[in-house]
Amino acid sequence: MKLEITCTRNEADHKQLSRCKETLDKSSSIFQDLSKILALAGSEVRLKILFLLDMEKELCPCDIADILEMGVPAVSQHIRKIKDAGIITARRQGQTLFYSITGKKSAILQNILADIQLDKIAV
Amino acid sequence: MKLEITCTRNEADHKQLSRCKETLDKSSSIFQDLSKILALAGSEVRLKILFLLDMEKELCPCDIADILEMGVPAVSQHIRKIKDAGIITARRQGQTLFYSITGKKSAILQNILADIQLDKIAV
DNA sequence: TACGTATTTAAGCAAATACTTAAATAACAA
DNA sequence: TTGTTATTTAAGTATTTGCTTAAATACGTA
Repeated sequence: MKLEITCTRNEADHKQLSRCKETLDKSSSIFQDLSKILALAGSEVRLKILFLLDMEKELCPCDIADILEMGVPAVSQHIRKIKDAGIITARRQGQTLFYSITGKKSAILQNILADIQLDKIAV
Repeated sequence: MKLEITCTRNEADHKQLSRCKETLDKSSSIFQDLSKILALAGSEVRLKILFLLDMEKELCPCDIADILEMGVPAVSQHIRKIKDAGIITARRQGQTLFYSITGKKSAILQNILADIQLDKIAV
């Protein structure tokens, strides 16, 4: 862990800077993991997919493509990213795959989805 | 508002699909606004900047560049995006600009920052 | 078997992103 | 004025993203 302080500003509080560096260093995996989830939900299309799955319990890619008025492969590729993050799982029924949010939602995802509900009521 | 249902699946619940479309349509600005904030915080660098400003109350670009071990222009460009979203403001003291999070944090941003604190304690 | 449907995967491309270096702006001091 | 520091902005570039079309895979049925 390197903590060289290079800020050229005279008034810089070098103790403060070292302390910040250390704090980030200790929690580096938190920032990686959290930013990954936020980036995932930071796409309007994926945010809508997550919202839809939360609201409707389960949907197939074809349904989602229909609702969002976009191509099935595009939807499938978004679903893949969400699935790779472990946020959703699939249940097969014949040729159709039904996706749903996995049992234990992360706290941050719960907050995001709750936030949408609150806003919807407010409007 | 166009609500044509095109899903070719036989078992598709067309009423469900129309209802979903309408719900999204009514809240379209919520998804736009929220995904914009999430995308902003979905960058590891910007998430760290937000965390640092929340923790330290105010910091200058030079400090942040130092803590994150990256170039000042790169930091400045991230700060600009956060500032353009109205999340932070600047206070000038001589040649130095001190940035801080604006008074009223959005609910979602509060949740994100609180989430980091919780994880830090858990670790 | 062959065919149709649901979905994924692959390949290609345009747009967005995040950095770098260099130049411009702003404030201050000699 | 000139010079120094803090910051932003501009320009260039490499990487990533998100779509499209076409091909591949999986399942069911005739």
